[in-house]
Amino acid sequence: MMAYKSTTQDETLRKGAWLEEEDELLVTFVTIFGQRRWDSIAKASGLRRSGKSCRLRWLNYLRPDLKHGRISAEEERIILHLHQRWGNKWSKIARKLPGRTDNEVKNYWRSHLRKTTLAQEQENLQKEIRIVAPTPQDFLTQEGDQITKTWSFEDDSSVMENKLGMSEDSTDIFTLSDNAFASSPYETHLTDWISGISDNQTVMIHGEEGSILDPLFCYPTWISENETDVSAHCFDSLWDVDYKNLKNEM
DNA sequence: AACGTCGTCAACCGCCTGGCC
DNA sequence: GGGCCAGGCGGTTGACGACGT
Repeated sequence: MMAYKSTTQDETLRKGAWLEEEDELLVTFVTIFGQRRWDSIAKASGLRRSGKSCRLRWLNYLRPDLKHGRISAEEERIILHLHQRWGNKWSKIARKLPGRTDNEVKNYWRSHLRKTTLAQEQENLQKEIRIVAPTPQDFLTQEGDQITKTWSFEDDSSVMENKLGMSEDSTDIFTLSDNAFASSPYETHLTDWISGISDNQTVMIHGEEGSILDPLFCYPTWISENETDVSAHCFDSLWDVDYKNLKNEM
């Protein structure tokens, strides 16, 4: 039995593991009152439990639509995928897994998947792919109707070297508005381009070599899980920008 | 057998949010 | 607008069993 410390004001409240009789009583009163007003249920039932405790017991253990048993491989795959996408939004993830609770998902991830995820992140870091987006200068100098879509792959050492020169503060990453191109088509398209990248990828803006602090001439870079993601994202908006209009504005 | 360590998971804690008055 | 309350949420704790030494 767990022995949590009790405070003077709730000394009369029971804590720790639930007894079978308590479960039965709670089920009876939730059936009568419905799944709300947990403080009322706690009082009316005579359970020496807080409303919060009753709610938690019901949601995590007693409600009839719960799936008991091990997380399946498919569920694990979903948890991994959604955690990569949403982070520690356990209740949001749990809503995608019928019969599973946020507590269950959280515990499972911490017990089974955290190590896997950390190892994967390490691996991904080594597989970082650098994508070079067009700069405003490109729009001024290119000829023809469309700018060629190109990207370059750099070896890990040069990427890491570049990363060392950038700010660790992620709030700086998308600050493009304090310069002459504020609200320019370039900035708009760059913003669109960035927002088009899926949630599970991390985007960083690298300053051009030798002018790291100048956000005008920058390289959006994302960390991708694998190279196949490159073909799936991002190449529709920025490269198709109408650079002639931009040229006129500038 | 005894002990230590580790993993699992139920339950609690504290903070936040939204609704109501 | 502000206070209060219920409920939601993510982080943390601690009991307990499994396993290793």
